[in-house]
Amino acid sequence: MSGYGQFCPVAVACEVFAQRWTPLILREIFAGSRHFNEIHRGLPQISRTLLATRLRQLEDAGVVMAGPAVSGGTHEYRLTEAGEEFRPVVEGLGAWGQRWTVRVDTNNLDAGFLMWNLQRRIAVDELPAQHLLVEFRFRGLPERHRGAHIFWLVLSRPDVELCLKDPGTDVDLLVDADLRAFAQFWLGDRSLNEVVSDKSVHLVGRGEWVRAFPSWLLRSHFSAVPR
Amino acid sequence: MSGYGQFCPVAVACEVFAQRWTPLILREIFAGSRHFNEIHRGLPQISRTLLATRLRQLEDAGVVMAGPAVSGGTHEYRLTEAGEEFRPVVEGLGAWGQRWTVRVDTNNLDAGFLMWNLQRRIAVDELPAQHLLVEFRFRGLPERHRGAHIFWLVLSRPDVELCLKDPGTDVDLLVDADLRAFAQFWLGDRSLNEVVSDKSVHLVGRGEWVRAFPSWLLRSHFSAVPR
DNA sequence: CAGTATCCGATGCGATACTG
DNA sequence: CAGTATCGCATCGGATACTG
Repeated sequence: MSGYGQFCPVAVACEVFAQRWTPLILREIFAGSRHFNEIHRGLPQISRTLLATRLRQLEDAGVVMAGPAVSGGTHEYRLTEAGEEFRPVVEGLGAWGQRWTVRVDTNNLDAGFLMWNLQRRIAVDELPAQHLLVEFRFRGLPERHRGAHIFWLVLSRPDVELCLKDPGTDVDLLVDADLRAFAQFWLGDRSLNEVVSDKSVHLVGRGEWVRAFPSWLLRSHFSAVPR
Repeated sequence: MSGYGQFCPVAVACEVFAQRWTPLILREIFAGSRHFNEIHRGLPQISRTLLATRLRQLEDAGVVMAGPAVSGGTHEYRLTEAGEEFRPVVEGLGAWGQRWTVRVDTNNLDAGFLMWNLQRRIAVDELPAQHLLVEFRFRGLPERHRGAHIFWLVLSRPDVELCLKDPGTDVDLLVDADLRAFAQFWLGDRSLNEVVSDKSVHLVGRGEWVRAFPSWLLRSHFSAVPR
């Protein structure tokens, strides 16, 4: 039923790749996720049952390998050589989405998802030498996404940690932002100047931390794709 | 239900592209099909209902445009600029399939499908100056695919026509072939010498027509992708 | 030729509960 | 933490018949 009955190379590739959720699972692995729960964090709306099924299918197709980590005992997923060669396809899909779609609407605004991705896009080399605690407060969340709206980022070179609970220590930089505007900034659709000027985003803290912010926050992988 | 609830560019692109049959419909249009029945010939296993639905969805997403032909009155589908930019993604999928899968098995051996694609891959410039009638006879068809097994290709520069009924005139070249072996040759998995040597394929006709055959038959679009 | 309307059945998928 | 087993339903998609 999931087959196409054609020997065309596009058809056989689609039988592996073009299943529901599969391209996004690969996106997560390309982005650096290795463990089941890590992959699941990037795909909160997939059921664990279906995620397990898809990972098994990818394993059977020779796209990922599952097993104990090379160093250390935990179970992990790795890409095979064949899986690695899906990267240009996923990149191509992302580039297309960046160029041709309106990406932020009220159906997909999710602060937790944004922060999970953001935490993976920190330029560690650009961070200040000392420990930094950044608090993110989001306003304007749609009712349907009843997730958290306050997050803390603990930046301690070279470590980055995302917290959902107040770490308790002093906040060095507060990012107080309208969620939609911040997502548009994240995706490259609006500049930081723009969203700060119209007061959608407030950066509160010592001047040097405010100035450093756009240096270490890399934004979305696709933010540089031209429209 | 078909959405992913994420503003990630990969996710929004997948909502358009990664539906069942959609990449193959785009492949057909990229390959040159313009009319509904033409697209359907390249996808014999999709129902007309579903093909119409998918084309409508692609139209709504701004990927194809439907309307009367620019020159002439018939209805036709054309790619928009956005649709054209899916081409590298489809190419990438085809290249992956060519490199990493076994493509010919008994579940997808379909002589009619092969001939429909073959007829689009003729190097018209390489054809002999005069009219040529080529007959293809396939052996070893799996029982489940009860399609035709004899086809005629009418080559009359610059026109190429595929016939399912005997045109009646004299055959200049007979291609008598095991279907599986010929499909493997078509896909670039085996050379013509190889399949002729082991008698899977017989070319019968005047020497000059036999020698010209591999010049004007271009094989699959992906046949040159390295394994 | 180029589709649409309607019906119905298979299966994809989520929810819940459970295990090593 | 990293999944699996089971159940039930929603929806996706095929078959058939019909239209401009």
